[in-house]
Amino acid sequence: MSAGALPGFRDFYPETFAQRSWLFDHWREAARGFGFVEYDGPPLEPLDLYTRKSGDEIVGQLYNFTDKGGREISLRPEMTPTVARMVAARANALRKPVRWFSMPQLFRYERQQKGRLREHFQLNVDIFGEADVAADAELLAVACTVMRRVGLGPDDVKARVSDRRLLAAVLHGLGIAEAATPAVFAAVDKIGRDDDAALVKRMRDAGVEAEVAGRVLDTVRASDFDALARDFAGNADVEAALARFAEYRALLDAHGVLEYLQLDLGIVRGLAYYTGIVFELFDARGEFRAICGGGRYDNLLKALGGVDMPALGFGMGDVVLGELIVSRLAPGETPPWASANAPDIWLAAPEGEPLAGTIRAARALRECGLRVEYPLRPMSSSKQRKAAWSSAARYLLEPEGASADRQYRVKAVAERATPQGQGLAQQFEGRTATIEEIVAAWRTGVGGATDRP
RNA sequence: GUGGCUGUAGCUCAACUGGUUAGAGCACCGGACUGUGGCUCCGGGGGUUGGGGGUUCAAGUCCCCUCAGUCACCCCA
Repeated sequence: MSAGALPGFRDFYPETFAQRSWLFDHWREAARGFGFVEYDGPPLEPLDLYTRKSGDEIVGQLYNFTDKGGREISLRPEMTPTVARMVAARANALRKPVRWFSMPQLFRYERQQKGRLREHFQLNVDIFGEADVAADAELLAVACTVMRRVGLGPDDVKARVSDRRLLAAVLHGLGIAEAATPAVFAAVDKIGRDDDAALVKRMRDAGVEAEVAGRVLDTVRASDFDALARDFAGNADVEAALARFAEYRALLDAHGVLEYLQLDLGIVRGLAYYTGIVFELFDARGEFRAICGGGRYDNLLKALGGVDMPALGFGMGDVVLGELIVSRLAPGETPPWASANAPDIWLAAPEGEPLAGTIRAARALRECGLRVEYPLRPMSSSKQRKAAWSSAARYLLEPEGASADRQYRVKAVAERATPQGQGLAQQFEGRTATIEEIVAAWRTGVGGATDRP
């Protein structure tokens, strides 16, 4: 216990690493499919990169310290300031719109709880330099495509989407003063966490009448697109926001991800810097924290780097998503990454012979891309068979005949014996083969190379 | 930073009201057997009962502190 990792940090044993690696592959391929390109920045940044954006109170959440040169620094808690700096530095030279993604490991200093550690990996996808709503749709489409790729459909995950401009227009339409808007936003953000009395009090303290506060709660809870259009007919700001949202929906339909969408004016996202459409992805049963959150933050680059460029992006953490994926596996179902670490071939070594011949055979197999394991010390054939089974290799090759004319019997290891996976074993069923024959058969695709994750 | 709950082998758990040398299954390692098969049988390594202190003739068990895990609050990138 005492020799474990630091609190909130994880050891990735090979089984766990396989899951992480599987998830990363899907993240990367989903983002690339939309033409996004990968970047990275330093895991350590000057402390003031974060205090400038979020104020000094953020330091309580940061994994910060003083380095040996006396610099105040922090492990990065988020990627946005870093990418904003990088984009701002080359703002004029970059082809627009900038579509970048990254998979940084992020850190924060706080007590861990369900779905939150002190360290996690996060897919960050951002678009810079595009104000059109098509960029908003593209962004959410990437997030939903990741969901689809990892096996989570619209019945498993919902994208709760709002638009801060729509909410602001609605609040204005309800007669709420400009000065009270931030407090009402804060109250709306707390819906579902605080009870109604506390929410109403929060708004009344900002000068909102109790009756209006009640209407705010009703309107947000309903989050009914058609009702908004009806109730606020003639309100130019609301109509403009609704029109934009209608186009957003049409584009998401074209992306094939409309089923994930759920209008929810209660999605505010605490950060002050969001300016437009914002969204969070949740599991449909409401068992977990948000899987993903993001939106449009058109003013942030100007505030941080002085470059005025519209921007939007999201972050998707590996912890909650991983927990959700595991929880959705059927009892006894093997996860998709289960066989990622298994060798293709367990190559049995003949008893009483030097290992060199086996190594040469293994080399021939490896040169065509196979993962090959064999015993590093003399072992009985029954022992080797057991080892092959427990390695979960796809095939077991057992030597027969004299070393001068070495033949192998090809056996499929049962658990992984998919119809494709048995190809080699079927090919050589009832007879033995030389390594050359096996290599040749593999090269023609008989072995089932496609089922490797 | 605050509060609740929980800490026994790698994992899941047992051990009467405080009483002998803290046990079992799985996993791991070794051996036997089977020689188209993951079986079965035998054996083995593994624990400062999270750590420290206290009460007691005697503590895994009771008390205090601490550390860790977990859940919630705060906060959310």
